[in-house]
Amino acid sequence: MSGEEKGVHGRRTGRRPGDARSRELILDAARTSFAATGYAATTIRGVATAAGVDPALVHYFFGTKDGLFAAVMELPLNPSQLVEDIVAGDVAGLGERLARRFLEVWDDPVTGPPLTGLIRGAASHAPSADLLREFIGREMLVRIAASAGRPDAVLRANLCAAQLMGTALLRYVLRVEPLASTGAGDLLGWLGPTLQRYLTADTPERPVG
Amino acid sequence: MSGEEKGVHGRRTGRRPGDARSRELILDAARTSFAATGYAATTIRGVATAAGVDPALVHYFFGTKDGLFAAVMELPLNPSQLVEDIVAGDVAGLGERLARRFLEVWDDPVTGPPLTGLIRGAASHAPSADLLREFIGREMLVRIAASAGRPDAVLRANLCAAQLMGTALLRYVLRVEPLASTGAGDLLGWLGPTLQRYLTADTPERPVG
DNA sequence: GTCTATATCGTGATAGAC
DNA sequence: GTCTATCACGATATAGAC
Repeated sequence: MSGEEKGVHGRRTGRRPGDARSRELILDAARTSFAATGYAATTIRGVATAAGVDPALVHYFFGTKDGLFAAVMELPLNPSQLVEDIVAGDVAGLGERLARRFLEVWDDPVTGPPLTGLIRGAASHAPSADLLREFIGREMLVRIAASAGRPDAVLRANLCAAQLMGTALLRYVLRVEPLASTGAGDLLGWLGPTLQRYLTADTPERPVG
Repeated sequence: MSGEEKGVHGRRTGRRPGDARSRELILDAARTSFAATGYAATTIRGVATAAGVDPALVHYFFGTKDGLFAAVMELPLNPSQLVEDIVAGDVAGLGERLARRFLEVWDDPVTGPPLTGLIRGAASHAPSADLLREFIGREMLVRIAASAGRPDAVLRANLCAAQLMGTALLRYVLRVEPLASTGAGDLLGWLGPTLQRYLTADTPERPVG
């Protein structure tokens, strides 16, 4: 306000001036909007209004709409750590640990919404689809499936992903009842064995037909 | 061209004038576009161009973009008939019959694409979401689950739907490999037992945690 | 039944004052 | 760091000629 403050303590001392609270307000609003309505239906003007700031500010901070999306999708979770936790332990409990971690992350109010936005966006926004594919593939499930040491590990990982993404779609995006309201503990009993079977069972016979 | 022809054979004779081939061309193009890029990214101009007609014609036939979408989603399949086919037969084969019909319908080049469009649209287009919820719920899976005669039939149906919608998302929308290229026969061996367990197994114990 | 022309709107993005 | 003003674009939709 009253001129430059730098230099009082010598160079590079004191906190940098930028990033007032507005940046976080914008990110929060964007997170909510992307999660609630997807990429296409989210407008910069709408985000700005929800955040109580001017639309131009959004561009100032994030450049483009894609930049804003990318910033929101900087997921506050560490896939490698997750994989380590799931893989650690006996193979017999692999499916249940996977299901448990999955539900924890999606039920969490901070890590869940960006993921919901990711699924919504994957339908019509190519970068989202790529991100989700990557998330499904390389980073997570393939490594888990590989740790079980069975053949067809990638297909097994895909099947797990299908069960989990489908659960996410119905439970968190479409909010289909009763699945959306069923407790994570009850769901575990259903999902755990399914994942366990995909990960460790013998490759099934091909049914007639 | 040369004035009115009615009255030659008395009233109400001869075929009605409307519905030239353009209508079908538009529907085909719209089906493709909705399936490929989703609702938001599909433009009336794009559909008109792909169909080789004028954009105004689209409005003439279908009124609004939503009207066009609704027309495309008049699914060329009969849910009641499907349910009957699946339910008929021994309960032990219920899961496999469900998986087989599902893959048949989605792999079919005429019934598959509209369904792909439906999933894409459900992410950000409320009417699509409603339609999909209805399709998942009332019309199909709940009736199938009920036929197995176990408690929690609706939750069981939701779990089946999660597995199937997730499979559709990865296989037909995101085209994740190797799931997208795996033959229906091989998939049956994996999906059938999962659905069978959801439909007929005892309600599982709730795992600790 | 088909197309041309256009009205109206909302979007993402930028330039520049303060 | 924030806001005003505006641009260029593409969308849906409509009126009306042929």
